[in-house]
Amino acid sequence: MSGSKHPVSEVTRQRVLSAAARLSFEPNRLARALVTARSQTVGVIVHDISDPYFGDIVKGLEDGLHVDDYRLFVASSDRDPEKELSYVRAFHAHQVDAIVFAASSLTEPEYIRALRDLTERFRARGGVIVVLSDHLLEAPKVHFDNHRAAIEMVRYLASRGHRNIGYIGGPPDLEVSRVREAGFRAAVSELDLPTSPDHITSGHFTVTGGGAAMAELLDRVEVTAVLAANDLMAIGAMRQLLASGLSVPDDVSVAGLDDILLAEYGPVPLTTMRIPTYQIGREGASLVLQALDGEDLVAVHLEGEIIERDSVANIASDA
Amino acid sequence: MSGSKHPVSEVTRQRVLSAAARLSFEPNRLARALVTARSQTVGVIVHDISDPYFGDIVKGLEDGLHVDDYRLFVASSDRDPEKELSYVRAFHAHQVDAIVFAASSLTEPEYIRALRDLTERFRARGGVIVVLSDHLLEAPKVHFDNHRAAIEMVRYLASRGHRNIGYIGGPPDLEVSRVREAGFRAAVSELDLPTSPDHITSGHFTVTGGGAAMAELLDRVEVTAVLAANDLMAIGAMRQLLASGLSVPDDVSVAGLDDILLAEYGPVPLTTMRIPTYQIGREGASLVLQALDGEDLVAVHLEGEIIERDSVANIASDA
DNA sequence: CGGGTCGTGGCAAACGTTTTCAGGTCAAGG
DNA sequence: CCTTGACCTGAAAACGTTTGCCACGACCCG
Repeated sequence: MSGSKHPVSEVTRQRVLSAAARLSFEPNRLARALVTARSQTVGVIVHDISDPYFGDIVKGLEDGLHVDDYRLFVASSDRDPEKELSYVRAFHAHQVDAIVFAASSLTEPEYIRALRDLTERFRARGGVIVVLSDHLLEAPKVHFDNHRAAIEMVRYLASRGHRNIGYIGGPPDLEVSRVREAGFRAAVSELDLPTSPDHITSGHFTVTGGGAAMAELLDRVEVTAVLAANDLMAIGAMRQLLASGLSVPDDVSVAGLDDILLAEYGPVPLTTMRIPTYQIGREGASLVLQALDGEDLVAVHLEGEIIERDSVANIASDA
Repeated sequence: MSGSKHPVSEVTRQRVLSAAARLSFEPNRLARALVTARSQTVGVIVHDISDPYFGDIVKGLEDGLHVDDYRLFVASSDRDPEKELSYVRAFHAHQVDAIVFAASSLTEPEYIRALRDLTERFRARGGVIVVLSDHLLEAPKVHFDNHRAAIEMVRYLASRGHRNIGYIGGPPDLEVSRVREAGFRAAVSELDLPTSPDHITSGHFTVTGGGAAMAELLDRVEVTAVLAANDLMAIGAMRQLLASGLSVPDDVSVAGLDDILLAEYGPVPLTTMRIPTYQIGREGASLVLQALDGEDLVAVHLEGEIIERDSVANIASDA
């Protein structure tokens, strides 16, 4: 007998325990879940589980949930609203105790409405929702401030004497793209740096996307530094610069956001901001556990850390 | 009503379907599983989900299973036998329809015995086991031949005129290290290449591990090419060579195995063998599905592909 | 016109647990 | 000796489905 408050004598307890051990009996969690309305199961939705960014987060989640004997379903939405919704429905049908949205939400209004509807229904059944990034859903949240991260990177570049800074953003239909770009704009205006629509470009969150965006930027405006919305794009930008015969960081400095493995070992070690992905997952797990315990929660905030490598030159006059 | 063969008239069918839609009713999978003895659920055990190698495999699995409406539990064993066993037990308790072992098994005999016991019990209940690598468990298997992969890379290097080839192996307690090194040795002897214990070194499966091993190799023996047991180590070796003032590939060629992202975008684009990780997952998924359909299965074999980039020079005399 | 068949609907049992509830036994206290 | 609890045990209901079975009417055929 496992964990009930049913009174039972020590002798019978031993008797059944030993019998269970002898037959290596494992209680059927499904049957248990049916009556307790707790499946000891949580589902996480990411963009793509093969992306190490999400892999790290999921690992943190898994580690945090494992100690409390929760199992983790994983689902990749591939950024497809329809697929994401279908996973939410499936998780609901499987009676998961919580759904974790690890990725920032898509912005399509039709989808948002449907998602709101689904999650509301899920909550009504006692389900817990937790989000691990900027998300349009109202829920307990692990918050890494992408807005501020972009601001801090710009400040950092400015502190190294850069005033003419270009920005390479991500796909506009992603919340995280918008937030980081907004941060960039805010910092530029805060520091009163020269700017123009030409300073800002965008592309896919990939190396080639970053390369193409950099090529575009080079055509349009003269900059001493470029901030990319993620490291993959930063690497792409770097390669484009190198291919154009420019030196990094002597001609143009490049900075990224994320701190992926490639940042350290790429063509020029990349100065970037480390995002505490594993920690985000861990915090998400404890949020889930607390919410399941009936606690009211708000948001927990996590800080990034600037990793200085070789891709940003110091051109400050006092240097 | 979903999928039963209970006869029902078209009009009632529509009536209940529309009612279900109106209330957005989702049948409780747990209750269904309880009676059908099928949970539409499979569990996968990897070493570490944050490792992109496993991330890719899991993505393949997920994609393959999603179309048949199966959900995927993921578990990272962290190479800890105890943890792996506990996950197997948990999966069993959750009545998963199949357990997939994505990682090669640990070799500790006590653990193997326990695992055999557990899986036997699981099978007796109708559960399906599938393994995605060399594994001591007898089960339908997706097989990527690491032995042959190493051989082919050596043959490739030899075909470019290299005869004096060094090898940087992985940690000796991992099955995959042993298999790849055995492949290297077999190829060297097959091709009658010069060799000695000094030609072979090893280290951790990391960039720094590869760098240290390369430094060691440089001290001991003169080679025109180096094969590393994985790309991370190859990148490390490359960096070490570059740092020693040597050119890659002009002074020393470097080849790897795996084809990670860093291989393409590292200091020198790395010639390596692509392991079809995603495909391994996909094939694993169809093996699971077929086994669940009651089919008898053996093994499916997958081939790697040499990706030629810039890190290997052609020094053949006829070049 | 009656018996058999076919098509459909409804009912009940079952899946493996947890939880509630009603006893039942025994020791202590009146 | 009877009552009162304390302590335990066993039975029964419930969770939300699927599935097997039976019943009922309509229709066809002899």
